[in-house]
Amino acid sequence: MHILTLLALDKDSWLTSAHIAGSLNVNPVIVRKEIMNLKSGNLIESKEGKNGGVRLLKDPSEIYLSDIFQLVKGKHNVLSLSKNTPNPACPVGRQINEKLESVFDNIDDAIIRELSKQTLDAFKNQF
Amino acid sequence: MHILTLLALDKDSWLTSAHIAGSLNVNPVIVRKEIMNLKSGNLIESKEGKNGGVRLLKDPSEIYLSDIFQLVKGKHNVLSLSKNTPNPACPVGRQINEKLESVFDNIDDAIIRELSKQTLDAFKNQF
DNA sequence: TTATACTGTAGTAATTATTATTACAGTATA
DNA sequence: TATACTGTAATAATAATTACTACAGTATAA
Repeated sequence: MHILTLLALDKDSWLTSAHIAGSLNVNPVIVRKEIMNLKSGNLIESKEGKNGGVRLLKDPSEIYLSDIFQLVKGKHNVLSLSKNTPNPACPVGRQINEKLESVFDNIDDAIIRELSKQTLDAFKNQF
Repeated sequence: MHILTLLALDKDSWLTSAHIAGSLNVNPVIVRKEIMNLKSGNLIESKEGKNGGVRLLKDPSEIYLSDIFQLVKGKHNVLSLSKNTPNPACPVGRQINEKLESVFDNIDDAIIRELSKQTLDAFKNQF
């Protein structure tokens, strides 16, 4: 969100990972990694070489926060357990993960519904 | 959820932390710590000493998944950044946290609305 | 009244996940 | 051809989570 906000506020410039990293106060390599992710979702484009950098591929008014959420959350649900290996000899332990996944799917859907109400343009206009 | 499901399925027994830990496949101390949390929300009660353990304080049909969510998530929003210290010299960096918190508040509210549709009783009946 | 089987809790170790750092090949620009 | 970028890998440092050990306190039952 922070990266995309900077890009939305400076829509026609190629921002460098160093510049963005300065605002986030993190290492530029971390920014470049997230940039690869945002590129994979066709939200931004990047240019190598001197005077290169990153910029938005779409108008901020066409980017919904739900789009960003779905891209950034990856394949795992927001509430999914990073590691959960319950006892398969227990009827509950054997099935708890799939039952919870179902609840977690519902949660992610609810989040997407909520975030589809707001665009990146509306968000960036707060600054 | 796993702990409460076990308690809901065995509503009149005092389950021990060792028994619960066996189903979760985690250390009993971890279970006891979470039990302290569930007690603080008045969802369960515990009994010390021999033949002690834990049991539900309410009927599963009166416990909504949203109640559990609000208790377990603690004071932080689900999507809150554990550590985020952006550059205060940047107009975006200076305000991004508060603006994101507002979005995260909306997300948590959406989750609560979703989870208030289901009770622990309905969840436990899947097993 | 005493052995037993629990909870509650502190302290520390181990593990896992995240972020930072260093390095450098590749590329576009001036 | 020097420069300033991206893209990416490898490794180190840090932070967060979970496990483990230990034991004081407490209720039960023989």
